[in-house]
Amino acid sequence: MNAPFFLTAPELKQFRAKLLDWFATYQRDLPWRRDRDPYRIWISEIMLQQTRVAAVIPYFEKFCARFPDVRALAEADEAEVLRMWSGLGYYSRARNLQAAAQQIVREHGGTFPATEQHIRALRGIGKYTTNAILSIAFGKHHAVVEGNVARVVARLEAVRGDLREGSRWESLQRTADHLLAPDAPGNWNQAMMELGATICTPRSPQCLLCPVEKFCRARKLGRQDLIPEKRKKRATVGVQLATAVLVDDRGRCILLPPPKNGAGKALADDIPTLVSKMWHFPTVAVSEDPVSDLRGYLKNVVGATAVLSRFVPLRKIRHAVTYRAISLLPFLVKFKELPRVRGAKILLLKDFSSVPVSNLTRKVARAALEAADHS
DNA sequence: AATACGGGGGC
DNA sequence: GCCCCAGTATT
Repeated sequence: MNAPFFLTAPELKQFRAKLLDWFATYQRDLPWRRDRDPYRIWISEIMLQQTRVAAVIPYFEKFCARFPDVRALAEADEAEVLRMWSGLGYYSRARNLQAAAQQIVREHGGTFPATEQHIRALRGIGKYTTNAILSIAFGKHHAVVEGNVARVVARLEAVRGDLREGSRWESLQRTADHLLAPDAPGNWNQAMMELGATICTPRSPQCLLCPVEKFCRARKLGRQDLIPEKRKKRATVGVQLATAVLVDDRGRCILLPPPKNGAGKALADDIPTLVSKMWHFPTVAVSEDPVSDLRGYLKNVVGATAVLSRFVPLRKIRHAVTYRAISLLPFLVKFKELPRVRGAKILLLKDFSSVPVSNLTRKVARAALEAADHS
């Protein structure tokens, strides 16, 4: 079943000691390493999914200050949770986080569960996060495999091919299971990830600084820059959008509510995904003439009054949503009095801190503000 | 097995 | 510009 392991028993022992020593000396001081509170470990692990440490730190601090424990998170308004997440991306993480908090209150009396079965059953928690929490917060023997560990192990064993393809990932998991230092599972997992994040990086790995260089097959073969092989990625698709910032002379504007999936998708079809199901400016896909497309859309949503107004073009906004490269043309549409729109919110252009919005909406608001400042 | 989901930092 | 990051849920 298992391929023969690439380290002898004494080598494995030395490998573990070297990496744990290195971690003890060089680990970064990160806010979620201050204690073993499973709640805080959990929050950090969710935030860190596909997101760099540097981006997470300020969000983690704010989020934990606002929601210090499971119960606080479970009882909060969803909009408030999303607001704290606004700008971090992958917003389903925030929705799932709160759903899981409510699950923990309902099924575990508010105490974070400590078994694999119960943790894995929580919304938004997969195999990686389960093992991370079990090892880091509870000291249990579960090895994690994510981007860093996969790369480190792949180089150690000189694994060929796309790491996420076929059964390769499971094979890496088996090796990670075998490497796991039984005396310190939490530190071990973090050490493996830390090594991948700081030394054994995707490009230009710093092998000369690596504590376990002598165990690395890729290094022996001089192939550390060729492993892992590049992931196949979906081709990027360009999307042209036009958006209207409806403002009055007091600097207030109109924001539309998060689009619902499924029902009532008569309007611009994939706007929901492009605005991340968050509050957003009236936006439409552009076919030929941005202004007439936008006018047509506003006539439906806002009413005839908008159509008569002047559309002042703002600077073009570029934004990426997974594989889509969005090019968005924003227009300022001024009103003496803002039209009434069902379900819409009216708020100050300069203050978006009270609503959950994506960074695309932030960019548009900034452009509108710049234009307003110049007039 | 393939796809969708944000956003930014590093080169 | 391109790569990819402390992944998960859905189809």
